Amino acid sequence: MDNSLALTRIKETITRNGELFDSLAQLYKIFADSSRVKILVALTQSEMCVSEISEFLSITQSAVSHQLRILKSSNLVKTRRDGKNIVYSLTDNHVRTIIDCGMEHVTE
Amino acid sequence: MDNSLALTRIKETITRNGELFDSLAQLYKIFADSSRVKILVALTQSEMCVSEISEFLSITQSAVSHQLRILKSSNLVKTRRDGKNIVYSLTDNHVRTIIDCGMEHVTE
DNA sequence: TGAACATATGAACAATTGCTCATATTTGAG
DNA sequence: CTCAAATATGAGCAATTGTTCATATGTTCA
Repeated sequence: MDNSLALTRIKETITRNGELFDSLAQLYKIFADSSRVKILVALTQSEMCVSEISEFLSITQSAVSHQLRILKSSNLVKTRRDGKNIVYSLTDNHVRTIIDCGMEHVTE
Repeated sequence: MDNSLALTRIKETITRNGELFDSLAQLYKIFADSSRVKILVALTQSEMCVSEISEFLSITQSAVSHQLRILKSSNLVKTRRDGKNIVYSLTDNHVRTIIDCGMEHVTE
C-alpha cells in the first residue's frame, strides 16, 4: 500500500496511548447523560444544594444524589456544608470549557 | 432565600432549553466509548477504510462496522467508495476540537 | 433528647449498549 | 458468471446504566 507507513505510525499512537483514550472516553461518559449535563450547566451559573437541583430537574432527590456522587468522584464538582444543606459547585473551569465546546457543535 | 431570584432564572434556562441539553448529552454519548474515540482519533490523522481500522483496534470487522454506522448516522464521519473499500473520514473539524478539548482535561 | 429536614446509600429493575456470530450485499478479478 | 474480498446488517447476549423505593446518616432547633 501507499500509506502503510503512515498507518503503522497511527496504529502505534493508538496502541501506545490506549489508556489515555480510555480516560478520554471515560470523561465523556460523564457528560453523556441528560440529567448530569443539566446539573453541570446549572452549576456553571451558581453553586446549589441538592434540593434546589432536584427542584428544577424532574427527578427524585435520590436520583440527583446518585448523579452528584458520580460527578464528585470524578472530581468535576466539590462540596461544602452549609447547615443542613450540602452545597455543590464546579471544581474548576474545565467543565465550562467542555460544555461550551460541545455546545458549539450542537447549535451549529 | 437570598438567591431565589437567580435560581428561578437558572431553572427557567434549564427547562426552556431542555432539548438543547439533551442533544448535548447525546453528542457526548458518541464520544463516550473507547472504540469510537480511538476510531475518531485515528481519523483525525488520516482517512481510513474499515479493514485498516479493525486492524489496529482489537475488535472484529463487524464491531467496527457497527460503530462506524453510529458515527456516520451522527454525521461525524462521511464515506467514499474506493473500489472494494469504503473510506471513512471526518466530516469537519468539530470532532478534532472536541477531542482536543477533552484531552486538555485528561492530560491536566 | 426527640422531631423534622437534608442528604446519602443500597437493592431491584427496566432500558440501553457494545460485542460476537452468522449471514447478506456489493465490488473487482478472472 | 463465479469466486473471493470488503463491508453491512440482524439476532442474541452479557454488561452497564439511570431511576425509583425504602431506609440510613447527619444536622438543626425546640
